[in-house]
Amino acid sequence: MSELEEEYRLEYFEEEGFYRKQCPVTGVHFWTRDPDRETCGEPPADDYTFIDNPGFDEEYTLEEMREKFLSFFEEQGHERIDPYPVAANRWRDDVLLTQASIYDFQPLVTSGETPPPANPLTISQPCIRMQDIDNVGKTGRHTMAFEMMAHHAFNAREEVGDEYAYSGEVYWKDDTVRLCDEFFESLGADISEITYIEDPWVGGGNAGPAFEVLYRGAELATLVFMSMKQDPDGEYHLKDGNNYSPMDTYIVDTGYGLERWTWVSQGTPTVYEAVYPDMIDFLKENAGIEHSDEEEALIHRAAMLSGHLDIDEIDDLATARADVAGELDVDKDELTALLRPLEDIYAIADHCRTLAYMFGDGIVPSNVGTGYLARMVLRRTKRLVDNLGVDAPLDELVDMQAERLDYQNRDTIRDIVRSEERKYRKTLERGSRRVQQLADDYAERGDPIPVDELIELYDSHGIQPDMVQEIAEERGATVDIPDDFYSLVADRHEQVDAETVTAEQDDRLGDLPATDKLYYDDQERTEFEAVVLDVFEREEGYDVVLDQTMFYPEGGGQPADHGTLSTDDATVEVSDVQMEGDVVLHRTDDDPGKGEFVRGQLDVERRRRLMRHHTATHVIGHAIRTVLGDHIRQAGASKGVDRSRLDVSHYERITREEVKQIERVANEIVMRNIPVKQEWPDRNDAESKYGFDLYQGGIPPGEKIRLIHVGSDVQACGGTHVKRTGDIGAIKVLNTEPVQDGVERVVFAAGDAAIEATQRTEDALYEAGDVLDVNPEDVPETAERFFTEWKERGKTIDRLKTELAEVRAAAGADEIDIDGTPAVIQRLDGDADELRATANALVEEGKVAVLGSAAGGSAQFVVGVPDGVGINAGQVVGQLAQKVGGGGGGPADFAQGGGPNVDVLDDVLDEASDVLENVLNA
RNA sequence: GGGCCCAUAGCUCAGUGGUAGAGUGCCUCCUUUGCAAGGAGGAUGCCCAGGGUUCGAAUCCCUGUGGGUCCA
Repeated sequence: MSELEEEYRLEYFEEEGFYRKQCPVTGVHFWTRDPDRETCGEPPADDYTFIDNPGFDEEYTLEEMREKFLSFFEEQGHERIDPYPVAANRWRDDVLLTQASIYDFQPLVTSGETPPPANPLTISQPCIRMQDIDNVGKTGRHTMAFEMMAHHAFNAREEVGDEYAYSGEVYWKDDTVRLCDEFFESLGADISEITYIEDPWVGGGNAGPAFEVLYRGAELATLVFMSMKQDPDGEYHLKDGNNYSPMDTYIVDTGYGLERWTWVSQGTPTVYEAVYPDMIDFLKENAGIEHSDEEEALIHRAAMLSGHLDIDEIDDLATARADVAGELDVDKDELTALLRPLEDIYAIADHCRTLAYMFGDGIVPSNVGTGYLARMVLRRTKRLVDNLGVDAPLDELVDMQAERLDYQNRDTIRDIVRSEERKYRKTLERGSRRVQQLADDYAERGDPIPVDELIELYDSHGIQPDMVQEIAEERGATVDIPDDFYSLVADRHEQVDAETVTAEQDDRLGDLPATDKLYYDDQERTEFEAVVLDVFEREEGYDVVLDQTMFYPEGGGQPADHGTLSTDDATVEVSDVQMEGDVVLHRTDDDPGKGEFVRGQLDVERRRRLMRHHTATHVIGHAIRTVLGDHIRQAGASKGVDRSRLDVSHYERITREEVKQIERVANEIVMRNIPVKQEWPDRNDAESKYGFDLYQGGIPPGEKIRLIHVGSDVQACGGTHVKRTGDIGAIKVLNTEPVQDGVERVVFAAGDAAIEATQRTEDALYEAGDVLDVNPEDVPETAERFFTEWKERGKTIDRLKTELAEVRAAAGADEIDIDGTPAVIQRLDGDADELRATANALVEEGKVAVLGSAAGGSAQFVVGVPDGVGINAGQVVGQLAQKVGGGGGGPADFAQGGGPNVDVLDDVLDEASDVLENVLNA
């Protein structure tokens, strides 16, 4: 079967007298100590046999089991490592959430680029797997949030020497399996019941042999031996259809599900009861759920069969549920009615833990990234809580988990939950009003609500189709939700991805040595000497490579330095500086000459401004955190000469009062004139000392990283900084704006730029004061008075126009007689309002009104006709307007129009009586 | 990061290029004093901002601002 078969023949199995067998139900190969065993141990081959029949000596709580595991592996020579955040994007930029313990060490450690924090090590890593969301609560074993207990060993082949950050073999397959057996034994398990299923592992471009470890029907561990990488010419063809070849590094990657182990030790019907006993009791009581002994027994029997349920593997939960009911000999509706509320309770408990992890780790709800995932989980949880009829506020439920997980920012977590709940409630209110109107509409016409409307409601307004159905039914409208609703939504989003820009790489660059970066040695220096190693001619200008440089290349949100390079004969301007690999390219307007000796001179003023802004960015980030809370993270930054901007994660708009507070805190740091220090510590040391908040501005590569200290604020940063905070001069927030949901942009200026910005604002105020002829401080009050007065005058003018119109109408202009109806044809150079008012006044008197105006540079007509007169005002206007080169129209009793030819207005009005005659009774 | 939707009276929203509306709330008066009472009258507005198209824009187009929502 598997080409990896040889990989599974371990000496350890040999020594221990294991048998290799093939399961008649699932077809997989597995190893067991039990000569009589036939099946592999995994559902559907075997049911859960640990329920009400715990598999270990004692029952363990989650905390006890975690400690048991970690201390066991500590005793076996592993170093215990603190868990990483669940927001994996805090140390790597290729994934959003931590889904396994190995994520902590990808990609830099697994590739051998940086050493692991310890080797071998053990850890219990909180993880979130969103893909399990539909299974949660229903299968009895799936949780979205879980802790993966693990031990890892990082090995490198002896023959590759010290090419990698670790070398030699710590241990490999035999010891890994032995450790697993011994851990089982330490808990008092019957190791003859354990089966090791051969299950090659593939993921993320790597692969290797692996065992699934089964005990009494439960998969308790996965032992992965990561040893291959994807390679088209590789000798191993694996289940994902790709070829793989061996790597120089090989890594023991184990995963022991803490929740599963706890569950098996307790033998409760579901994993949830073992993990969340308090919360489940609370929810049951709150929702008023009680079971008779008989019902309780049924729940336990159903639980043993629930290993067969997995939304991913069975298409239809209802059918699977019916099968279970059949086997238990009960009515399936009865069973569903009994289990459904429990499933909701389980899901709520799990989701609340997920939310506690997310918000505890500083994720802020948003329309993008991890924030969006958090929002989805929160809304789903809210719906479950409401459906179940639990009246406890969601922030309290999440807080129960946050407290258990020992998060320090519980107030912020509750704040975020409340704020997000408020937003969701508003969305629902808006949504249901919308649906009600729509439903009334379609109910009246007797049509069903079309699918298009459903998609629109969901996609643009966030209203779930089942909510539409619910409201529609109340209103007597019908809805048909297609089975493939969500794929219809997906179709709507389908589009071609933006083409990826392929960067051109100049081959000659690869041969050049890394440029020596002088800008870190002395950030105050602005002159240096260097040798021109090479010059590349570009479409516009030249790229000059030096052996060393003071010029800072664009990076980390800091723009490039400008300046000059001079030989004895000539000076070239440097207008841009970029980093290609390790080589710094200076974009110049002329060729300084390869091999020349040059003097570099920075544009000092520009560099100083950039340095002030860069240090100010750290200071203001710290100030924002101080004012708004620890959840504040940098979501992007850009430094400039005149202004800089810092994007931070935050769940509400920043108020004016908060901005002032931020300015005060930031400038206090400036005034305290704190020294700004840099250091280059080892990456692991830095991480363990300061945590992942170091990586506010992105994740740098390499074994050593550069840290910038500004007082208590520490960040990994490659930019140039002033020596002391006092050198910043001043920090002024210019503006805050939402850049996306959950991310606020703070625009600010530092040093002279801050002064200039303040002066600009003051100038605007002074000018406004000049215009209003008042002191600057009186501008707001005066502006308000003027605005109010202006509005009142508008109303007065309207009233006067109406009065004027009545007077004009009563003044009795020349009237003609059209078929017994008096008509007034008059030129009156007013605006459209005046013409309308006058026409209305004439119509009130029973007269036909034809008014023309040349005001505003164009000819305009208004025609009014009293009730019961056989003249179509629209036609009259149409004909008149045509004569002035325009058009017009309106209802039969009142129309307006016009055209550009003002010159002929009088002539056209002269012809108006003829037009009226023509149109009469037409 | 991308898509879509929205912005009109204090609030909720109608308004398909031709005189800015409804419900609710508000003010005044009347009738009643049984809980979201009834009747009459009145005031509501830079129709988000700026440009464009047009004789004419709340309405169509572009840009911006603010809000919402879905997806990766």
